[in-house]
Amino acid sequence: MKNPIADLNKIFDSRIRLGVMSMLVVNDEISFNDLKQMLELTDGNLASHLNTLEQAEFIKVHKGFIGRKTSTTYSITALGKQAFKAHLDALEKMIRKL
Amino acid sequence: MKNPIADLNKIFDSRIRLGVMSMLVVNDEISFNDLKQMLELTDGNLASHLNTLEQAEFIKVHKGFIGRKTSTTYSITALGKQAFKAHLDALEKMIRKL
DNA sequence: AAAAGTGCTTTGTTTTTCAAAGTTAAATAG
DNA sequence: CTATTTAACTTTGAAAAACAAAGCACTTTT
Repeated sequence: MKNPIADLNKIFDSRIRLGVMSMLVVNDEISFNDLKQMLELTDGNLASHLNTLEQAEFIKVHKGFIGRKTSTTYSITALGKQAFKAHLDALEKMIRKL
Repeated sequence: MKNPIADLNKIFDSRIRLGVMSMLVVNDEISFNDLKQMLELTDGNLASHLNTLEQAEFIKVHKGFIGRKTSTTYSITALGKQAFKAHLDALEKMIRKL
């Protein structure tokens, strides 16, 4: 037997970062505000988790406009998709025994 | 759309507690030592996570003997099984979109 | 001009994690 | 029979992470 948790990615230990990634996997782009409302977070809390994901290069920011109003959106990167998938595979392997 | 992380159990945010539960789901009883070696943890760290799971009544302790040597083993409770399953269902629901 | 919204950053508190060392009791080695 | 080792903890303390609240720059709406 081998350590069942060794292949889990530490970045995805956080429910919030898991939630962000799971949303970005199915939506090409999501705004800061939508993430905030969906996950029911304060600005600061969300911003810092997004920062962590950005540092890891798992997500990308796009600063743009909707009309003339600023709008920041986020999208998943190829690396992020890969890391997220690897994490889910590790999770699945861990619990497949069920 | 609703908050995708609302149904995740906070207790299982920890990779270690996840690992313990996943091991106890497939093994009726596991010793402290086996858990420690499998998950590569220090005594104190493992003990405190086991404590958290015990407080939640997700696992049960059995103090017994192997010959005349003490041996502490842990097993999952019905409540623990249920909570773990609910967590996995929530996880699956969250990522099934993939 | 005032109020409100967007997307942050900063600050400080609370919570969580974890390692290290100490502890008790039994087992084994010398 | 004394010394060391092992099992399973508890306690202590430090480091890291999570989080809320407030502040801020800029813009839009009223």
